[in-house]
Amino acid sequence: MGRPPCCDKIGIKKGPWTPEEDIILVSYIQEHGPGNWRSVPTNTGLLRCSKSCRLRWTNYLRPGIKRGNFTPHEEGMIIHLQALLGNKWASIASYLPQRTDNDIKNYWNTHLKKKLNKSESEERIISENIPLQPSAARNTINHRSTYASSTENISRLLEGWMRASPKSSTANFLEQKSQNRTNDLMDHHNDQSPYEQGSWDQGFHVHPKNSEENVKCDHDHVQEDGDGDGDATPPLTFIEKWLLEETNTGGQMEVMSPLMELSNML
DNA sequence: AATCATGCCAACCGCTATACC
DNA sequence: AGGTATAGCGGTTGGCATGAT
Repeated sequence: MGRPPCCDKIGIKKGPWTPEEDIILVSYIQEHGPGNWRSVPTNTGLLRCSKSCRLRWTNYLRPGIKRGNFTPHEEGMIIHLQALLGNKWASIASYLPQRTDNDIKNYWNTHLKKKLNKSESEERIISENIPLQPSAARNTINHRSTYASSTENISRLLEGWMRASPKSSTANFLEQKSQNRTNDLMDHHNDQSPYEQGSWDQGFHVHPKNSEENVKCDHDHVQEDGDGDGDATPPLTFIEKWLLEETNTGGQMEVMSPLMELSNML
């Protein structure tokens, strides 16, 4: 029968959000909390559909989001997790709580995929007699592009704006609300992932909740990339090998012990 | 200086899963 | 139990910025 559109197309504004719209949305969410998106356009007067409001919040306005400037550490995690999970951006994002799935997806599509392609072609060359130069391979990973970081987390900007505003009571209210929401969100996220707040660095253990389905799903996925017919060849890509090599050099020790653990599970 | 090509990212679209009545 | 609405996810696109010619 087909799902009807999330909202009437007539009178619905599309395209980039304005700061004014952001402020309205943030203020509303700080007061009422995220959720019940259907009521957001009605209650705020925003000429946006509920879906657009939700996306704007989750991908841009939500507190605690880090934008741009992916670290080599994060790149390594994304690369490896993508190899393991496939294009499960939401799942990957759950391991990088400060990043949104959209951000990770964009970064993958615009940067990492190219690097991987380049690396794989290098691997092909390498496999044809050229000895591996780890430093050269590493450069393809660590020389991150100048991913524009100009778009700071607008909620922080808004907080700053509110703080600077003469309406101090409102600013304080919103600020406090924001903090509460941040804490709520973090608490909520802790329910979903143990890798919150730097816990990745403290060790990697497959999340009990996700491990089974993820590993199962991942296994299926990896098999697509690998031979998938029970051959003993491990489905390690060049990047994974590189990451594993890093373990021996101590460069990515904290990351790689869990990564090896995951790899072994496959 | 103007034009074209490319890269990047925010936002949208369409689908599936889940919740609710 | 079945239908409908909503939330969530991944793929795709539009438009701006920047670089190359």
